[in-house]
Amino acid sequence: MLTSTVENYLKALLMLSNQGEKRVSTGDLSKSLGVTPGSATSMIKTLAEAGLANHKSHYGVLLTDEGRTLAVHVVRRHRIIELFLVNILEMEWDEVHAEAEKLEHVVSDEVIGRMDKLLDYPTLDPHGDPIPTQEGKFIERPLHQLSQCEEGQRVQVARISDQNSSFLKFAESHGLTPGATIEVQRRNKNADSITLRSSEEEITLGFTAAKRIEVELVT
Amino acid sequence: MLTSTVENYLKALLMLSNQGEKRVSTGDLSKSLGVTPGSATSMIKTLAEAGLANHKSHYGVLLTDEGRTLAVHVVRRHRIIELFLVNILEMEWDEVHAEAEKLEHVVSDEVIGRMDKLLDYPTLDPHGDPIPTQEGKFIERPLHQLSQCEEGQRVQVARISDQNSSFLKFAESHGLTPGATIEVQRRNKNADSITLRSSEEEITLGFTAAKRIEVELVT
DNA sequence: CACTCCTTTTTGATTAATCAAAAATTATAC
DNA sequence: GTATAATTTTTGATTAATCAAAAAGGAGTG
Repeated sequence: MLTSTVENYLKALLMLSNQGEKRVSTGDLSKSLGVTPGSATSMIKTLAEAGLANHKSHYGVLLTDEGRTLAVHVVRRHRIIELFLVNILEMEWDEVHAEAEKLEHVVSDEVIGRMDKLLDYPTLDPHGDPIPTQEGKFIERPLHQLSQCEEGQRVQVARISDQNSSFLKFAESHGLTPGATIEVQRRNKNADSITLRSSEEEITLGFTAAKRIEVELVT
Repeated sequence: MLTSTVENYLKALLMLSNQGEKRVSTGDLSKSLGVTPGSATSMIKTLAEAGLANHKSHYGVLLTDEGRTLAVHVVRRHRIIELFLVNILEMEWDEVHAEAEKLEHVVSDEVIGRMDKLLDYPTLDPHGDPIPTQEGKFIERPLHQLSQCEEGQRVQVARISDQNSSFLKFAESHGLTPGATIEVQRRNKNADSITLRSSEEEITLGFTAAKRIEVELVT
């Protein structure tokens, strides 16, 4: 069986490589996991020896098919757990990420299967991230970053790509949760800001924040 | 934060000492955890240094109040998780012990609190073991071992004190689950066996098995 | 009291994961 | 195209948990 640490490295590699296509540098990997570069190098070696990643010295790492499959299943467990915590245990959406981060390494397939059933085979987690299928397929939607939207455009919030608890609390407090419909009021490239109107409120975000909110266009 | 290993040693000490009263030998501890005596000795040292247990060389270990409190909370987490897995996720009662054994070390108090609420503040787990209160109190019932019951006695199954999956499966298949009412048909000390009648069935158990079934007397 | 037996402790090694700091390698700049 | 900067790898140490095997300690018997 894989250790939690190995699973975390696999998950980080999957994320950093855009679903396992692009080579990942030791530096990016170590930063994303909060370890020193030396630690990352030695784990990369371990993963390569276990056949979970390919590595050419100084030229980055890439998951093998086997490594990728394992990583996708960790992500699947993580997202099902997040949705379970929100929908069944009624936890706040800003606290479930940290909890799922621990649970994803110990929960059995049996339990994941039962949660999946109880949740009626969901495809999205509470933040709008896709839940990979049991066969390991990601169903990605064609989304746009809110920061790129034009003035006057009506859009529907689809995904918040930032798990930071305080950002999530902020977004929720202004109605920026998946499913919410908003209109782009003003967009000022020089001011680096975008102004939105939701059902009851008007709010202005900087592009950096608006980039983390992904939307679907409403015709 | 405590490691899973430390929590497992604390839990084992609590169990082996009858709620933290009786000194526990290194040998018993190591057997109960499936480690060598040397491993137990070194962990005992660690626990003593952390103020979680008292230890006099060659004379056994005993939890301190702090160690006992921590151990009771691990047991509380374990039993709430077991009941949750059975009642909410509809798992079989013989598979939840192993699952809870892993989850008990990573689930937050927040999640335990929500499970507790969803289960409506239960006092017993699926095997009839008491769930300690949040304040760390065990509410033990005065139970009898089925092996000790007299002929003709009507009793109600209250607790199965064996987590072995195959024993639990066996017990369930003969209706020996908490709440079931049975009558002691015959008791033969020389044959080391006891014969029971449940609503529909008659079954004979050896004393060793019957000892693991705890009952309440029905007047 | 001495001798054996059983239990406990100690010792020395191993594994997984980490870090700090040195060494090696690649990339960039002029 | 060499010097400097940045990144990556290596080296050596540390921590938690374990084991096997040797050493030490206590108990019971005669």
